[in-house]
Amino acid sequence: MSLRYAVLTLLDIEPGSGYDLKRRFERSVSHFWSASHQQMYRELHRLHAEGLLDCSEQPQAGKPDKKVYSLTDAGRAALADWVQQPAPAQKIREPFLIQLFAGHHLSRQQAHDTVSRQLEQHRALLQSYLEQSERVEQSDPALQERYWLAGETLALGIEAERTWIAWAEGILRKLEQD
Amino acid sequence: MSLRYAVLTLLDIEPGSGYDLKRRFERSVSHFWSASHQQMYRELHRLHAEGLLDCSEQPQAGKPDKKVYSLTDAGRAALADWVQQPAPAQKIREPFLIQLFAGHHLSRQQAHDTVSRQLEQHRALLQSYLEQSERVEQSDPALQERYWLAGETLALGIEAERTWIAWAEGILRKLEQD
DNA sequence: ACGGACATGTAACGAGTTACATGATTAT
DNA sequence: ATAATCATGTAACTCGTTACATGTCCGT
Repeated sequence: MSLRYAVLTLLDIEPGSGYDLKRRFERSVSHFWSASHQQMYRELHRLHAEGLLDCSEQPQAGKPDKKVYSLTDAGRAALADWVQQPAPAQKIREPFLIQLFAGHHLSRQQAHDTVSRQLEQHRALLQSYLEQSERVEQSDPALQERYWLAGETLALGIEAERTWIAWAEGILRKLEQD
Repeated sequence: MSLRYAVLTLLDIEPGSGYDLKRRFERSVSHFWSASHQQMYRELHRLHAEGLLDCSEQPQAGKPDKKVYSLTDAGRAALADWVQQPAPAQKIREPFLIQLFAGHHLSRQQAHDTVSRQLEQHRALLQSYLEQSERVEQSDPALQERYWLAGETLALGIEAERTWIAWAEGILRKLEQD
């Protein structure tokens, strides 16, 4: 049920197509949500059918037509209502931690490899969040103030990655000792 | 695909029924995985059908029969193989952060309420992880050493909650100022 | 009498993934 | 030529949630 509100939130900030949306998910909310383009299109169709979105087809020179979606009044009302509801609890699903939990099946070297691989991924994530954060800092201060809570969600993503990285480095040190 | 290995991991440590498993998920891996009892039963049936689990029915005095599952050799082999594979990337889905991202629809007071509600939940989680951690520390040192990597996953859960709580407290301070 | 713990399940649905499909433009 | 980017979609499947169903024992 949350994907639809993520879609409404981004389209509320700025209208766009399914394709745009997919990229914006990757660039601006990847620290707390992800979705495939198939999910986007399915959700856009539904939201449109339910009257929460308007759609205008824009022919483009040399490119396929673009279906630009924007919120209807009903869409804005639905979003404004939802943000006030208690949020459904998030479900944690971290396959890597299952592997570590079953780590007695791994040699010291194998455990080291597994953790290192994850560590690299999290360093890359931190890097991309920091770049996003810089882009935000260089944007219009009026927008920054309007969307300061959105900025705080990114700050949490950054802190979470730092915590993760520090933890993984600790594990590697222990695996390298004795 | 990961639930099945979470199930295999716990049954590898100690055999048990679907009902047992559900509670063990809540008590010992809730910091990185959760599943409903329906998922457990469905997965147990499949794993049994595929020959990765043995099942022995144990009649109990005054209680329903219990189907106790344990790993077959094929099950242990499948688990040992999987733990060495690169872990599938985790998907982050945090509905609460969508709400904050759309936080310009909230009054200062509403934002404060929303964050406070989440903060309480995370404090409760931290509390339960700390209790788990104490139980681990009071257990057999030989087991602690055998499963030290499992212990580290709990340490990460604790650090992650602390990061989260510090962040939320910061937001609340900002909402209370000016 | 009622709720909670114990114990296992079915059915229906919604969410998410994977594979496939189409077709134009731009850059190498 | 070949790959990448732009742009939208269908079909089939698995995973996860919600609701429903059954029945015993124990404590209050």
